Amino acid sequence: MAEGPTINTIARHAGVSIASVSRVLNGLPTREETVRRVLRAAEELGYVPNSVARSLKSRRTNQVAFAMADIGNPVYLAMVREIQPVLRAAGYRLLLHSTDADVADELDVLRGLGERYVDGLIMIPLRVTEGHLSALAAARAPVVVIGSVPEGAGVDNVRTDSRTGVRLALDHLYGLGRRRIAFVNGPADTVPGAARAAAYREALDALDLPYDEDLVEVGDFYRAEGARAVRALLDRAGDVDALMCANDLIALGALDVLRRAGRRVPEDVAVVGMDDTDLAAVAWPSLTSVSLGSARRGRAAAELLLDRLENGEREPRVVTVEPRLAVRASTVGARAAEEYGENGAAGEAGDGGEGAREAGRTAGEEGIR
Amino acid sequence: MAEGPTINTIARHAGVSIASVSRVLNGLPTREETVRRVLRAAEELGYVPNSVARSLKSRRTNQVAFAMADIGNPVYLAMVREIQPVLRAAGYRLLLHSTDADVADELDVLRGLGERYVDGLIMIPLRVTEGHLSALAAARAPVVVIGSVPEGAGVDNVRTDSRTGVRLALDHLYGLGRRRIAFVNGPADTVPGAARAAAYREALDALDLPYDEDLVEVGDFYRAEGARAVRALLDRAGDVDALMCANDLIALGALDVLRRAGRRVPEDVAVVGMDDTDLAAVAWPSLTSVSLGSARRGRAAAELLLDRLENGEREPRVVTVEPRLAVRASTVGARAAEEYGENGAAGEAGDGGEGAREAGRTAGEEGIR
DNA sequence: TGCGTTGCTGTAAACGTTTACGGATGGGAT
DNA sequence: ATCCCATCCGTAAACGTTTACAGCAACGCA
Repeated sequence: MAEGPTINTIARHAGVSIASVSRVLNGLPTREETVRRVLRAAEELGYVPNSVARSLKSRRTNQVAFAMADIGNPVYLAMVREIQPVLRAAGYRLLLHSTDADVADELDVLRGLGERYVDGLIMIPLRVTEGHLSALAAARAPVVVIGSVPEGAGVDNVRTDSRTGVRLALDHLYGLGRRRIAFVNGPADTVPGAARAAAYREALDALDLPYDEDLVEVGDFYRAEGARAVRALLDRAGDVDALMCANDLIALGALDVLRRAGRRVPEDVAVVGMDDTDLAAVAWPSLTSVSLGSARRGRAAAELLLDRLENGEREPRVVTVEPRLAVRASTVGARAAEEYGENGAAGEAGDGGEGAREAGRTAGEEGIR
Repeated sequence: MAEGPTINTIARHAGVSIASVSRVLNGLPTREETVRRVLRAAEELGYVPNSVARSLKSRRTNQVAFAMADIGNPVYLAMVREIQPVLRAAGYRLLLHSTDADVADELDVLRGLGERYVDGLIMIPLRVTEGHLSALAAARAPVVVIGSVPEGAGVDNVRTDSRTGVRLALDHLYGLGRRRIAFVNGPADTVPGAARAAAYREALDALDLPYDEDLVEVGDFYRAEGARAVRALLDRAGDVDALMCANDLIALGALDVLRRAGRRVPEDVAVVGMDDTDLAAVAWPSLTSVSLGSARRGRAAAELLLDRLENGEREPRVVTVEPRLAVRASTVGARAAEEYGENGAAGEAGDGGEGAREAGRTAGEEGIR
């Protein structure tokens, strides 16, 4: 792995100074003859500029980091999928941090900004602690947070409105005649957990349905936990006729348990998930799910960050992405689901719904490998 | 965003030279008193070392890139999931390149190594052209290729054995009494496409089954394409009793089409996918799939790269990952699938199977938000 | 007293760029 | 012939580190 040529090598080779080489390579006005000699030397030597040196001088790395809990989660994945091309088009490389939802890790990432290995950061914390707020305030590079953050935090913020999201789902279930609507949540001390719990109560209120503790079970955002929670629910309240699940994984667990228990979905129990991930369309019956616009949130975050990178002193901005309900078989049955078309399980190239189309891509391009 | 303190600021603040500061911060032997003053100043000023400057001097970036066609593909995702923690544990950051399976893009990434923004690269090309081989030979940093590459390429290589993989699937189907086993492939000019096509012929041979052109359909590796291909197949050869699909997405498309056509899976038609992605366990009926060990391949690649980074002049090494068959309901029916347990649709935290467990993680940790 | 050690520190060069500044050259105007 | 200006280019400094080297002080020993 021979040491590559530098601007110096080229200068010697072309018989000019390094300043001239740099000028030519950066397209600054230079005498024709010099340009030719430099380009020829560069070509011959296979010169490639060293981005580290360039970064040191220019104070820009052309890299942006995305930090989330776990890249394995389809929600974050949908975001990465949108973020990547946006950044790439603007000339940025994307760096990935999986924090395992570990608060200390998240803070490390924020502090790490001081190392200047990226120009900016998109982060999606599961919990927002005091530590987060002060680290955000002290951050040495622009940060965009996905997930609600207090007004005063001074960072660009992309939110979703889980209140409305849960509301959409419950209205839908109510409209289908369901009255015993249970709720399976993830940990209450996470941002989404807390928001969704509150949203559930409010939505019940709005529908004049009573809040029944027996109908609420708290577990974790995983499939196995979802299954466990649903088993507990069925034991306790056998008469539930609908399940509102705080994310799609929980809902998938629910489908398994219901199947085993011999309850038909949706005839006996309707199931709604949340996040509208790829999995929702693949499940059987296909899963009605509240889309919180992961793709749109990802794109918005990337765009906010790019804007901020070009215009450092703007006021922090808050973008809110409206939820939508993707109606599928788990609430209206397979037959009817077909008619909703758009969201149906069949025919679409495995994408999660809105994001891809909004981005102006075709289903074909969106398809996976 | 005030300019952060540098080693110079600290030196002035502590009344010592920058060399001393550097020594203290790097733990080189220094007088007690100096150490204290430097650390104190660093603390007070909130000093964070600039990684760009450090990289320039040390010629190491502590970054590694992973280049694949599309991060949205669950196969690559499974790899990222394994690669990330391995690299992270060794102190490397992970950079992601989505190349959209574009040959020019892939070559750009290889040439980009000359910019030295990463110490190494893990790449998984969909096609391997002459251009790839020469770019690999000229690469300015260590590269590990996932996917077969000719012996002479001079790079570390992680392979799978799709021959055996397809063989496992066909043996399984044959064992279940299936004799009209169709094959739905992706583009023949891709590395996996070509390999799987050849493997199908061989496996038929080994089973003494005739090769029937009518039973082969070529489309693309997407779900919609899979659906289209299967419709064509059914029109042409209504008597198929098994479908070997070249990846899980195709298989999902197949499940949809079969359901619509009123063919029961697996009673009328058994379906096998390939790659054993997360989706296989979620589908209904859950999908029997050939695991090509994406997770294991990812980990192996990361380990090869790390090894090479520490030991640059080693001979290139080839690691081959053995395929396995994950038997689920789409071939043996839901009842029997339960008994295979391990691979069943229920209970596991949405992971793709082997990878997570091999890595010594628990299902809980693995789970998706 | 002088010299060699030892232990610590500071100076300066280096990594590979970009860029401010000034010097050289040549042409046109006076 | 002189002066001015424009054009092009080279020198050198700077970005923030690491590190080779040399200097210095204190000390032990002859």
